[in-house]
Amino acid sequence: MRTATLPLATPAARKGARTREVILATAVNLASRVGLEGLSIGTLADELRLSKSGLFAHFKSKEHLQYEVLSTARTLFIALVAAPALKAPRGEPRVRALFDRWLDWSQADFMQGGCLFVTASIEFDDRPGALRDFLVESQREWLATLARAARVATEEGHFRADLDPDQFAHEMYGAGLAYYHATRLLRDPKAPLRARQSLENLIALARA
Amino acid sequence: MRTATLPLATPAARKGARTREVILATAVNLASRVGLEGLSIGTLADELRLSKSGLFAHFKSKEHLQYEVLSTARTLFIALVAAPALKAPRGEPRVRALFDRWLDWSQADFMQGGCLFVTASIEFDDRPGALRDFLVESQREWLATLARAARVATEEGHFRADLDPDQFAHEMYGAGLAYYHATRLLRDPKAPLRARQSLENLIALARA
DNA sequence: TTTCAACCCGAACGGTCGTGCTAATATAGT
DNA sequence: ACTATATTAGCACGACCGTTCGGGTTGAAA
Repeated sequence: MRTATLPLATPAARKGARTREVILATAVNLASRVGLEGLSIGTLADELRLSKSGLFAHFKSKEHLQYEVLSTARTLFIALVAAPALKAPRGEPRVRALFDRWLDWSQADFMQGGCLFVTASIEFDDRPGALRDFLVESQREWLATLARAARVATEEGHFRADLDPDQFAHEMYGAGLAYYHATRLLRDPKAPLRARQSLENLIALARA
Repeated sequence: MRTATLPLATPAARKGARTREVILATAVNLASRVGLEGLSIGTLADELRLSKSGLFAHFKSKEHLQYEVLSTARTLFIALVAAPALKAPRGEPRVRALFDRWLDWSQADFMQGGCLFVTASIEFDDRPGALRDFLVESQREWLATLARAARVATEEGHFRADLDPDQFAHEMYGAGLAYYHATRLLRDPKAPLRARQSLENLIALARA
């Protein structure tokens, strides 16, 4: 009988699958700096000391590569932001945890060039296709997570009963974006303080 | 914003200066769709039925073209957003006017592809140079305008005395960005409502 | 150890990119 | 109308783009 070494079965964990992961890890890093469109196969191959065609063979097109990169980023986001934050106690603490982890996300060392989702959102908000669809779904999911946390806070009595959770999520999203621009473009050292104050104001308005 | 053509004055200049303006008007339009980096001289020349080198002669490099495009956009922004809004009565009405005009800006017909400043901010927040410097200055100027309006509202007694105008401007900026993403990427029909509610919440907190 | 699929490389393709030249043309001042 | 100059076109360049293909090289199963 086959011993259950890994619960997540990786059927035929050949070498290709491993290098594929290495490629995607580097690609996420690079794409965060130059965007998904600016991500070039040649440059990526050079950085990995791989041949262009050898790398290309793993993904049958550039669009597929971009899709995989985005998908990898989403997995990372869930693992590093959403999942840990959702372990926080129900209600206001969870809302705060989501916000804090989110702010940290764009400062992650593997995202030196900025949040991939923000970059990609700007690049693809106009071009229909699988990339855009994936982005829309991801962002909707994140907004839904924020709204759900707000609703839970209402259930816990932390937030008032007639609070619109979607509106709350929308404004929280705006606070995150403002923080992002303030840090990245303006390099404003007060950005973390401003972001925290933004959340305090949001919560103050949401309280019962 | 219903302007059919760009309201750029053409004061009896040489022919080159006029075609230069035509080029820039089209370039603003194109850059809003594909970004400042994606803006290619060949494509722009085709759209204008000009030769690539003929167009290129007007600007000695692509970076100069990009700079002029951004500069043109800034002139437009001041003429169509800032200046008219600043004519509104001092205090809260002026704050509202700034916000309303700002929301309309990204819906202008000559910016079909999205706000150039947002796009460029994402593209150049990492690359030092004249482009980035210009962007930073423009955004700082806009934030300062918002903050000044908040301070005036305090002077008028509309907003409370201990309000931090920079914090207010920061959060207003976030509300604008959230609106932008909700309309462009998510195509949320409720985006205008959400944005208006965001401003109401901001103002409610700022009131005396 | 043999065998065969998976993996990777090198070269080349048609394109497009920004950017120089040179020559033809249109314009403005006289 | 003529000239000097400003404006535009034509062409070519090197570099890079995504992509294809055929042939080596390697690794895993037999």
